Amino acid sequence: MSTIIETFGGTFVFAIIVSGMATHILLQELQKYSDFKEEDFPEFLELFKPFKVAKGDYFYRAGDIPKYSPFILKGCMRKFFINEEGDEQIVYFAEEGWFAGEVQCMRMNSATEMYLQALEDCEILGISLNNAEIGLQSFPAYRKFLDVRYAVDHNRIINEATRLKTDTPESLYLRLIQTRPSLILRVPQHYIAAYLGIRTETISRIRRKIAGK
Amino acid sequence: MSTIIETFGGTFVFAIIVSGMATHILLQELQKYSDFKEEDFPEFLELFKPFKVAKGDYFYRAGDIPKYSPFILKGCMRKFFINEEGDEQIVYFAEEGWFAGEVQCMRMNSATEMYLQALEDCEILGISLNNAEIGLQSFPAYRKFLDVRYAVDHNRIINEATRLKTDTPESLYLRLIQTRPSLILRVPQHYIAAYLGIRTETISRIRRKIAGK
DNA sequence: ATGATTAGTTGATTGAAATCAACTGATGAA
DNA sequence: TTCATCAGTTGATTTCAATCAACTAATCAT
Repeated sequence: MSTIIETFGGTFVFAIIVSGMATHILLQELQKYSDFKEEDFPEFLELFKPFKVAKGDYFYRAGDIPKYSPFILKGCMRKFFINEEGDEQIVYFAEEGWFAGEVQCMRMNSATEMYLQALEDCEILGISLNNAEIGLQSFPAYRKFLDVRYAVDHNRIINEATRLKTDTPESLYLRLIQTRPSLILRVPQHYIAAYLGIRTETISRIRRKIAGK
Repeated sequence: MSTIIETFGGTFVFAIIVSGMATHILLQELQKYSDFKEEDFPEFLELFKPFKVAKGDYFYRAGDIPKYSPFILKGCMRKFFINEEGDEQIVYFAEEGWFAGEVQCMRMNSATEMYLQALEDCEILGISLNNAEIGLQSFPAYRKFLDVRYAVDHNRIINEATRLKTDTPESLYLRLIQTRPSLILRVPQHYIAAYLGIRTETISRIRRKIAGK
């Protein structure tokens, strides 16, 4: 089923609707790093299975062997694990347009240590390892996309990691406001703090300081 | 040119020697994540160009557009960048069996912000983006290898990053002794400190404390 | 071999964020 | 609506690693 989703400057943009989901976000993401053709998209989309995850629920939990790699169409999720001391370590927040899969575990058929929890009601497209392989065979642009995406992610993670380990709480928080302002609005402060590796009290004080300028 | 490199339990192990280099390390690495066939290796190896980098010298520097992705056969290198404040941020140490390429930059034909410096005299196999593409076409096992490798690396980086941001200096150092004892022996202390995001004085004190047990 | 530079140790002091604690405000369930 | 739980603020105190400083040990260049 095909529907007009948006119009840009008089050009009609078509996209596929899976049970009411805005799948064009996936196409946009593919086209960011490849020349994926819009006409191939409907067929490509059939490789995915739609999911809805209610606020607070999990897409996978530690101990699971994830069967699907999720792409987030709507909502915001947090990926975290529980360390030796028993506290939650937030690895990242995944918003619209993010993949949040445990690819290594899927490949190795091993249990993940991660939890993927919806912080809002979420809409997700999940792809199995098998369908991903089919997609890589059938759509060269998807292969291209993944290759570039891996490299980009690799760089992004290394950059973020270096900052998290060396920057002060204040510059970490200010930076997050700059780079991902939506997170500040939609994610509870104590999760932001856990992600930055600082205390929620510290964020309170930074906020007061900023406001008093 | 083919030569006996080592013998294990009476089985002869053959490998290709490029101007005296122990290329079997690359084959071992490939076979860790794929079923790369030993008989395909000589042909595969032709995609690589051998390099030697003397202690203190660089394989690439910030501003370069790297032409080759290095695989380290011998030696130890540090990858770092210089941040806004002007100090060196060590991203990782690459020993034998590591790749240390700037793949995103090669793909995008953009300048890297990284330095890759030899901490010892190093022997390297470099592969160009072009030859990597050829390799991916010609050797399915190489494709498999890279896919798995990406996933494994992704997990490793995220794990390390989370620890670097939350663990205490002492547990970071003790952990490094456990996970990469060779680094402690071959890498100067102040580089270890920079990598862990702590001070060399702090490591001194941790060492004293450990010794006094 | 020798002096010079760099690496690492040890002690004293400081400081920034964690911790502890008490509170207010928001959210949610019955 | 009301109570209970959870989220966030503010202040007082503590703590651990950074900083500063002075030294010893190791490495390097000539």
